[in-house]
Amino acid sequence: MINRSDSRAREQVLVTVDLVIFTVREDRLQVLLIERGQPPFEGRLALPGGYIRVGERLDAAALRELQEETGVDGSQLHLEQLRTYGDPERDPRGRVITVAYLALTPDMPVARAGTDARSADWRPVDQVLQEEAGLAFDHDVILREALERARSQLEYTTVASAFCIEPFTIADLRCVYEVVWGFKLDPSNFRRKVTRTDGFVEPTGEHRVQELGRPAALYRRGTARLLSPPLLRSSEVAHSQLSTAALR
Amino acid sequence: MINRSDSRAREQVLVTVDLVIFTVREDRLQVLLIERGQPPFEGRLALPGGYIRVGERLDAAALRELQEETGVDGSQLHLEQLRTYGDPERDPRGRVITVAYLALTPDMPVARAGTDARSADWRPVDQVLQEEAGLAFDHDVILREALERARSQLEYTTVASAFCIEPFTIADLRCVYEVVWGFKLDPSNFRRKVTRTDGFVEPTGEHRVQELGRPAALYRRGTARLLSPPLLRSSEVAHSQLSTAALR
DNA sequence: GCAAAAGTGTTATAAATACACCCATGC
DNA sequence: GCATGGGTGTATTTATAACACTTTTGC
Repeated sequence: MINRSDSRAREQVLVTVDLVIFTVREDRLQVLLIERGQPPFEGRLALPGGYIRVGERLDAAALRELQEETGVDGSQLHLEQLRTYGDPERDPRGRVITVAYLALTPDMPVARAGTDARSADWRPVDQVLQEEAGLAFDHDVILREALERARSQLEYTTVASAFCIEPFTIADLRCVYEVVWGFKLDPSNFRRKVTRTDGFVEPTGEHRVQELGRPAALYRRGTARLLSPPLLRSSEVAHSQLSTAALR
Repeated sequence: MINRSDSRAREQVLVTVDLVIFTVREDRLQVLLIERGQPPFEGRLALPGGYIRVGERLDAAALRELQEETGVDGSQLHLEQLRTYGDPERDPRGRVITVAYLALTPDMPVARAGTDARSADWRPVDQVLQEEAGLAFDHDVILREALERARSQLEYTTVASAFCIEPFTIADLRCVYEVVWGFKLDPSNFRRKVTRTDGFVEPTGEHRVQELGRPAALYRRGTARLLSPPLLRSSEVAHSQLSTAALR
């Protein structure tokens, strides 16, 4: 029924899932990468991911690969599909398409080097995208699209709080926006926006003593998922696009 | 190497593409559907789509299937990936995942019934989603998600003009918003928003005589792709969600 | 003239922006 | 006291919402 020499034949395909896991760490946006332990691209950096198994759901495969390759428990993570990459030439081993997922997580330690990976670790996104060597496969493209998606999501949703360890301060949350968008926000206007949007953050009543300055009020994530009206990059976009361009 | 009885084995998968093609026709949002000519789901309505072929790109497969099954030339269409659906149980024939695409097009005639399809035709989206029988496979879910994506895209982008045949009037464009969102907009405020957003529409200088009333100025699509600030459903969302709920 | 739809103007409200200023802490 | 960041207040500008009003057509 299936004849490889017939270009009109259906193609049997192997399917992988790849994960773009972002965090804010040391005031920079970082992404979880592994160093590949096998060819192709042996020794190169890549997104964690791997083949789906018989009867396995796509999102289940993503969680499993994340656990296996990086030791990160993704059960609390909100995984969202980014896009599917299916260029016939994207994998030298043959026809492999990949379903890319995106998730945002608070800064957490990563240890374990798993089966297919020599090591898993956080790397600054801007640095990774500037490096000449680049990532394995088409992972540079995936990472770029994930970055743009994350930036856009901060505008219309409350997911920025997913980067924060509870309880957190308004300044912690603002830092997330500043790091992901690449420019500074006005602290007083930002606080107003966040505190006056129902369900974005909930005050705990506690305060945290800082190294310097007045202690800051602490908050937990609220229940709202959408920001309306949104928190737009608008006027600053000209500026932010400069820094995006610099990454290309 | 691959052992079907081993649940840890990589799964060889067949990949399809499915297309959600929307148009506004007779003042309703309609979707291009085919009637399936073969099992499974023979005789049932389904999204146009089919298997990708050896060495074929995903978007190329989408364009080809559209042409084959509906006779529609998609080369001028902006196809955008919606999401990939990969539930192990979604296709009774075995493991088949599908990459869904979304496109908006002006009202155009559809004729031809192609290879795998008995007939292709436009159907009102609200009617399709209300029908008990439902679409083949998980196409109801795909259609619902496509509808929400399209509604959302009208807020942040200028794609609504993709529904209009050039040249068009501001009222034509407003009708698109009203039909897709399911509620009326204020004509004067809408016109201001559209004409004052750089690159949304360009005046041709011509006018069109209507059946009734004053002739309307004609416009072409502009070059802008993003709307900033967006044209939000905001306050009306409560109302629009009612009509969405009614579709479920 | 009337009806109908295009198109303009005006006012009220809400939100984003810019920035001055006060507060609470460590030293 | 000072420096530092947290937090409040306010004037300006910009965008939306609601709606009155004028214009241009067919009949």
